Amino acid sequence: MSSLTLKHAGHHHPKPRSAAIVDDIVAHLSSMGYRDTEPRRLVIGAAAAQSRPFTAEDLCAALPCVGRATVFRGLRLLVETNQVCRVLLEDRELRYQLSHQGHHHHMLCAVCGASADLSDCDVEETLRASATAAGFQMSGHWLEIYGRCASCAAT
Amino acid sequence: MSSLTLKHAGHHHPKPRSAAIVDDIVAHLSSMGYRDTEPRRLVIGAAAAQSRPFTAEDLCAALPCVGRATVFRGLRLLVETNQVCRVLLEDRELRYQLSHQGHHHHMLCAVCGASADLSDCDVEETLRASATAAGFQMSGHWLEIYGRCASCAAT
DNA sequence: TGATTTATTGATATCAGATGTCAAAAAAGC
DNA sequence: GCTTTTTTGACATCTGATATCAATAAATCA
Repeated sequence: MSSLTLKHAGHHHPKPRSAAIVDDIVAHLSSMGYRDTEPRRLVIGAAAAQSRPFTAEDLCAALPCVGRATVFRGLRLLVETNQVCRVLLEDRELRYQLSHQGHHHHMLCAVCGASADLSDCDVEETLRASATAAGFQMSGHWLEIYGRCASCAAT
Repeated sequence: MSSLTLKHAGHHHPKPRSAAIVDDIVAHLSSMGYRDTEPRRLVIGAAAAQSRPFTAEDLCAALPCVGRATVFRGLRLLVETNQVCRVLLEDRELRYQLSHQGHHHHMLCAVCGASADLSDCDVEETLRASATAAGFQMSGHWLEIYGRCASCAAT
């Protein structure tokens, strides 16, 4: 095994959060039968290291040593297993970000590009009620909110 | 508020609906300095003739006599001038459809593929309130609702 | 009306994001 | 260790969309 592996990074210092995230995700994938490989860990680590919604291209750029197809496959696997979710920007560009948990929506700041989750809202109720009133049986929805985050709105 | 649908429906000569729509849109484009050309009319007509959300490819197929680039340009112009809006399907495929007017959301039927507008809902209020509570200044949003339309739900 | 100006077209090349192919490499299991 | 199966990576390919640019057609104006 390569000495470059991120697995079991030293125990002298606390692990960086991203390493813990990588371990978590790899463990989850392993439980589904997906193997624990170095390139896959690199992809997950790069995704976790992003500070805001990213593109597949961002990951490729961050990982010149990993094959392009591997990056795309890794990202797709993460989306399929719900470890990463898609984010649609206002200009309709598609980005990705780690899913935190459960169903939630994104609030995207037009100024700094940050993404914040909105998980405790009752939009779903309102939506379902409106849809039902129109005779529509709602089973799902996609929502993105655009605007300015607290700190950018303050300036 | 009600009566969305087709502006200026009746005249002495009840033109086919789609022809009236084409005229309306062309007039609107003319007022913005865009020229009235045959290929552009064909693109608009083809878009108006679609019975459900369509792709650029659908228009190309319907208009073999119009250059591919022209179809894409025409469609882009329609989107930019808000005559056509984008619809995001549940599998994240991108489609288009004529905008009726104003801000509205789409309810997309997973069974028949139809798209219905939801224009008189108070989702926006709820959304804004939740965003504000999270310190976020909302300026816009994107929402798609997935499920089954009234007739498909009935079966 | 016809001349002039400018937007538009269409054939083609190109681009970007993403996926398919397949031999070689590596992980899991024995 | 050895075997089996997944995964990788270089590459070709695909798809949706855009850029180029000479030729064309619409609007404007004399």
